[in-house]
Amino acid sequence: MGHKPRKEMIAETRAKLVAAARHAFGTVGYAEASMDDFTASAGLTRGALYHHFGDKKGLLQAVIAEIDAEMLARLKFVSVRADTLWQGFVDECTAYIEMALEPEIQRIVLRDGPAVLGDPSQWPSQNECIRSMSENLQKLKDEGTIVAVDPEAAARLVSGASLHAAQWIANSENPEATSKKAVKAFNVLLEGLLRQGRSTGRPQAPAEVDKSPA
Amino acid sequence: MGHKPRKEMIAETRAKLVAAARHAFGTVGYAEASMDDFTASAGLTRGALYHHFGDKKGLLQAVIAEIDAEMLARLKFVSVRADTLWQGFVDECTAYIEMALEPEIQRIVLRDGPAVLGDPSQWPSQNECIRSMSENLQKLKDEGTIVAVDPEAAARLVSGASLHAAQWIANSENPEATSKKAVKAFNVLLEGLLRQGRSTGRPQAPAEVDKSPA
DNA sequence: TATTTGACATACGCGTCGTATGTCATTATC
DNA sequence: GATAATGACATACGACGCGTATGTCAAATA
Repeated sequence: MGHKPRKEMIAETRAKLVAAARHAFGTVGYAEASMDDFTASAGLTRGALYHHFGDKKGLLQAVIAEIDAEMLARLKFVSVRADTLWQGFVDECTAYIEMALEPEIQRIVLRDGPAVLGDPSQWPSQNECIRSMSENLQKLKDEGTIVAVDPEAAARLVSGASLHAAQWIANSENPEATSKKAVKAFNVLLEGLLRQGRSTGRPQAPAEVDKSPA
Repeated sequence: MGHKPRKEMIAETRAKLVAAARHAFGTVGYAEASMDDFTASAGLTRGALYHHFGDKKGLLQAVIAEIDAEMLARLKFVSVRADTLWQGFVDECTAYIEMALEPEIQRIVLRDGPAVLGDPSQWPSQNECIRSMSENLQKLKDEGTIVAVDPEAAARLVSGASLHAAQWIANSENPEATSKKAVKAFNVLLEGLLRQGRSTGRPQAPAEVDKSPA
């Protein structure tokens, strides 16, 4: 009978651990998640965890890396499919906000992650998202669409505003209305980047965004 | 001999606990701070802590409330002393960034706080800062200086951008240069709020900010 | 087949948290 | 002014969770 090859078994074990931890971290939070509990829920023990990831923080890193990879893929997807560079950038920002609305991302990436692993701007994966956004801004600058400004600085400010907006929306008692207000204000700020003063059609509603990882 | 009155002794005990916890949280972080250790450093035991604050989270709340009160006072100080409303708003944003550069604020308020107590936009004290900023934006709107936009939404976006900019600056290998880039990009975004298109003097460097709590 | 590697499980010690209980000074009651 | 009641703490106890050290057994290697 076909016992799976070695490498696959190992990868499967790692994946099971990451999945179990991701679920635990996303629901009860990092601090409250018992390693004995969620390793058992994966049919394993802490021994496997320490063997593969070193310690609890190592597992959190792996979980965040996985989530970040999904986020990056989703961001690239929306920015590429837009008609213009500027629209792609705006859509990317909106996708950023939408993702930050998801409880799992809020809890693991936005709250527990920074507390346990330190400032997110130092994470390799988070930098991937920022770099993607920076590249788009660089192109927009070359194109002459936006004013002369450091792309990375603008990307970080914009992502910061997006993330806070998302947390505000997610925790408001009326997310619908709050979201409308936030998006409108967001567009106003983004117009500060545009070169030709303000455009006539203010609202400029961004496109819808899908929730699938790939 | 004058044994201090009862109320004062109690207030003193609470203050000592908050001070000791603030120091521990600010240096080693909330999770790593041993209650036995830092209560002992205040000449007390955990018994006093549980009596006054219920649990470790309660003490963190008290610490954050204290820091937040100081932040609010500093923000009001800079916004009031400016010549114009707009300049006061810009100064306030800059003060926000400067405060977020301080390691104690970064660790306790920006990282551990959200992880332990949940989303900061729900904290009463944090809302005080936002509300202060919102009021200024409301006045600017009435004045006709800025475009028609929800003041609270704009305040939250701007504070979010400020906080992320601060973390980026604080963790960069060259804070000086990074700060310059961030402030410049920040002003560009803020000009999106201004009504009369962009002003001639782009840089518009904000005033210095003091570091004293009161 | 003998040996080594490595993927995991088990066992142990230590620190930390929360609670339950105890003690003593202050305040209220008569 | 003696006694009871409150409250501000300290002490003692139990439980849990983490990290490490050690053990086991299958698979790769020779």
